[in-house]
Amino acid sequence: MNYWLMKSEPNAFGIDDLEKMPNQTEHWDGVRNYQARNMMRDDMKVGDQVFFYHSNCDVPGIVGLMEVVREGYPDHTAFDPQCKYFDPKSDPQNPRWIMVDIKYIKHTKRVISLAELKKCGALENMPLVRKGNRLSILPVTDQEWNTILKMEG
DNA sequence: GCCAACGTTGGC
DNA sequence: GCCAACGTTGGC
Repeated sequence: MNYWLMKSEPNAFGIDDLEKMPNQTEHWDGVRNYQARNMMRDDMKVGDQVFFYHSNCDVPGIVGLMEVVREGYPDHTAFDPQCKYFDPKSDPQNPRWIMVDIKYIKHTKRVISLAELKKCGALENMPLVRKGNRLSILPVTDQEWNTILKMEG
């Protein structure tokens, strides 16, 4: 089983929104970055565990746990001209963008803030804590996963 | 709101 | 294929 971290802006779609979805499940649409797409297409498997990370907000950090419940399939929002994620270059016969379905597991007991993650020596190799990182989906190692769960307290 | 870092685009 | 210009991300 693999571990991941996925970012979302709570203003747009936060963990509280995911919790309220039918079956507490939602498709993770709108990813328009090739590296992130490739991970969803090739590497994310049903049962993989995922940290939900709030970005671009008062206290950026990890706010909960989720799991992959459906593996990569075409992101239909790329075909809809009314949608802000519309991409005219994505051909329905040969979709350019991919999404997975994600299910809510729980909130962490508290927000594990980016500031705190940065202070943890065991996490210094995580791309997340590196300056300028913009990838919205990141692989997490077993050690990093366990370290972060321990930080939750 | 600022701005550094990064990815993408497109001219050549 | 290079690289400047541009747009976006996201912390602060």
